[in-house]
Amino acid sequence: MDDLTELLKGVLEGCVLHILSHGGSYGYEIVRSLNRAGFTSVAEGTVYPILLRLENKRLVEVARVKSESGPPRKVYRLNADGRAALEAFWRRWEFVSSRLAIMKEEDDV
Amino acid sequence: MDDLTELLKGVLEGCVLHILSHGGSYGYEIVRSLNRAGFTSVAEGTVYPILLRLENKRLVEVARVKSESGPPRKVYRLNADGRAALEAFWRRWEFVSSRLAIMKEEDDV
DNA sequence: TACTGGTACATCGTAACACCATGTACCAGG
DNA sequence: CCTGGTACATGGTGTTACGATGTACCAGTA
Repeated sequence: MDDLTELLKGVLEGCVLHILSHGGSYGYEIVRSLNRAGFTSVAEGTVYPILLRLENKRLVEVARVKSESGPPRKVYRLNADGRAALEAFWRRWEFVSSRLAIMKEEDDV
Repeated sequence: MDDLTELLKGVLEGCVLHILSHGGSYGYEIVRSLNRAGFTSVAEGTVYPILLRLENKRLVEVARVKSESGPPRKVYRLNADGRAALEAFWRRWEFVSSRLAIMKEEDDV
């Protein structure tokens, strides 16, 4: 697929919030989740800064958890503010998405 | 509406391509078009740089046209590369949009 | 004449974001 | 011992939207 970089601005943070809303997860695993979700070229260097941002904005709780294989994990979990941020994200996304859908239909019809 | 800045990254350029695909238009009018399309807070300081970018990428043809009221307009028109860029944009958008739709459905159901 | 307001374009600086490259470190298996 | 998978962190780069600001054209009007 083409370069999605610009279209993913703001979207990936929402996706991470979404993934975390299903229960705790950690950076390395989130990368895999995003890859499975279709964003195949999203890598660690993209996800870790997002997680740090969420932490600084106090949208997540963090816990260090020992791993069976490898270094300890930083397991993130949404708090109330995080859930609110996720809802706000979906609202914004829905807004933009619907406007573009209208634009696109204009021609397709 | 909330701040859509990040979500509009990459999107506005696509919208401008879309608007231009309906025939020639110029900066000041494009701002109005975007506002009518729901992007109410998009202003000139956002649109003019986009138009300059399209011009530099050779996706548009430019013509100076006298205005009945005010300074002359720079009327932009898509060329073949521009139409290809628009199609590529819709492909990328469709891709991202569909992935997020899948994510969102997961919970709503 | 002067002054206002709508039209129209241009640009500088800022902040935010995705991304790449790179580095560190833990651990198991061969 | 050493490779490869796991796991986190960061500095630098490029791209983008956006606010503020400036310039300029023109019509109406007081």
